[in-house]
Amino acid sequence: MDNSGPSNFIQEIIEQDLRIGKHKSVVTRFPPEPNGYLHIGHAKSICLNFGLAAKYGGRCHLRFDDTNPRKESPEFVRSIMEDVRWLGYDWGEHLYYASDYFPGFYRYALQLIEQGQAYVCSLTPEEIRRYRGTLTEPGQNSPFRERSIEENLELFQGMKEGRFQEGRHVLRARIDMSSPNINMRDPVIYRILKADHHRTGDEWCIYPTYDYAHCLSDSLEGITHSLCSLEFEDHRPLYDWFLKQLGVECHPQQIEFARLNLNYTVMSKRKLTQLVQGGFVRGWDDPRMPTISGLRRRGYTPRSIRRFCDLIGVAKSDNIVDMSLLEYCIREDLNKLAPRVMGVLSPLRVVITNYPGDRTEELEAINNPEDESMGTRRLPFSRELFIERDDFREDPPGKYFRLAPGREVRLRYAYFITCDRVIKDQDTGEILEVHCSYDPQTRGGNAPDGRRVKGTLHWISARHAEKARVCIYDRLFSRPNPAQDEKKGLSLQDLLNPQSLQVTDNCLVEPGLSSARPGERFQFERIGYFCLDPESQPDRPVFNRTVSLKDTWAKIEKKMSNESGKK
RNA sequence: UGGGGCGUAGCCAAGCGGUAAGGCAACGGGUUUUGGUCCCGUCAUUCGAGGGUUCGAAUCCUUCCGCCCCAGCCA
Repeated sequence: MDNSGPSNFIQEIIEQDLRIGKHKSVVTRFPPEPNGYLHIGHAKSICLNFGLAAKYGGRCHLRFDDTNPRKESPEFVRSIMEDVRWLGYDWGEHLYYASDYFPGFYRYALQLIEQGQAYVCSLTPEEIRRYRGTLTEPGQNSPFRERSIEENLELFQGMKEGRFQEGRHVLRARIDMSSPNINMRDPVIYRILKADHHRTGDEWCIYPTYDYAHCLSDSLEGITHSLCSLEFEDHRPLYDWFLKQLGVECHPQQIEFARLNLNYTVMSKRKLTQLVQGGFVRGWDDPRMPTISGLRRRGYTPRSIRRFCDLIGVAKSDNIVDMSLLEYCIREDLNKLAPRVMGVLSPLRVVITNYPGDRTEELEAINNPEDESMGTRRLPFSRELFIERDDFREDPPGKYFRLAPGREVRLRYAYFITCDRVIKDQDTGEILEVHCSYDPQTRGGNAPDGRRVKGTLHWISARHAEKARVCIYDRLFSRPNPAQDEKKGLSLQDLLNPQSLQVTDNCLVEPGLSSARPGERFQFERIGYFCLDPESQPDRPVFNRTVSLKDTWAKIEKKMSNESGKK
């Protein structure tokens, strides 16, 4: 988080609290439920919570909100810790699990019962729903609401000891069935769940609900500011009610902010789980997923994600951030970091007819023009090369300044070449190869006579090229707001972008690249940023395209075709 | 028709009674051996709408409109 930048409303609250002495330091927490992988929306929360703690010299806890054993697993715990760490945050000693507090929660429940503020309700789930009333009608008191404290204690004890089946009883807070806030209509705080918990095993068969457990976890840990998303705003009165009735010493302040949405993707664990389980993506870490692990595999850096979270700000209005901002952030980072290499995605053979067939020479190339300390490397050059198919046009449109018959261009760090002849398949008309001649005077890419060329192309010596597979990713969904479309009745599946993954074999990369380390990032000059996939084999490297370079030519071309379409 | 929120540019977002920051996107131009980067410039006479208070309103009051969330023994 930027230490000097403009503040958001949460920082204002914190600074005020510090100023008036309400708190001496700041304690926040990131409280995921281990029921799925983290996504970039969580990153916003992580950056906020850890960032605030760092900025104000406090601390931030990592706490697993594991109160529902049916949905949680150690795999998710593992992945969450990995992702938070990868993002660059450290919770130090402060790793907690709500499940560690189960005994305490239980004692607090006893206290509520003794205070006459909780009761065992034996209505069925359907009955509870009916008694709850509706948005416009008040609820009705449960017939079990007036059970004696002794009976409640006895029944609750029985629940804990497993004497009842699931659904037979619940423990409810005794608040107000006619509250206009439905959350206050005697919410369930304990339910019977005969499920193995990932940490407590079969020790418990009653589990606390979120509203009850969360505020107490916060309180027990001495949290000062408990940040959560907007949909919990309605729950704040409940949060405060429990802490007040229980008379705890620490009463954190819950503050709500708007969760992150990104266009052309979805950001709910339910939907992401659906994509994974339905096999629509290859897993939680599929590079098309907005998960932290997906972004990592795609080639995003932790810093670019932190920067993104900084740029989007924190406020209370619903938002859908444009994907282009995320792309801006990764380009910004990779431009400084990524070594430049040559890679040809769709190779077209070029024969330099006046270059001897038995000759090879090495030309010096700069590894990163943004960072001189990254040095240079030598690239082999020979009579037969490959260039990008897109970089040649037999019949070039206006403003196209790449290779075309009779035209001279520069091969980056090599020579000027001129196209003399196009060899085509007699039957199909497909361009098979292009014959060019080079100017030996232009070695390195400059003409001694000062003549200029408009185009500079990337290339690879045919003899020295290494094969690679390249995965090009596009937006996962074809619609900007799939979540809303789904609400209107469309199925997520139908909203997927069928072109979101395009695998191309037979790509060629410069020598040595196929032995890059998994996760290593490069800029393929003039194309984009790529990252070696962890599933690469030594003999068959797989590169994931993280993001393309900005493509002004594509824009011009599109504009030209639009204009000609109008005519 | 209950309760809770939110409306500032295509997308985020500052603004806190003194005359609309910033970023992304878009669009122009310059530099360039990446049509990349970088640099320069353009982009809200108006803040959801109307009324009111005030010398002065995006900021205060008021009415209206729109959008989001809540009726799990999920979180």
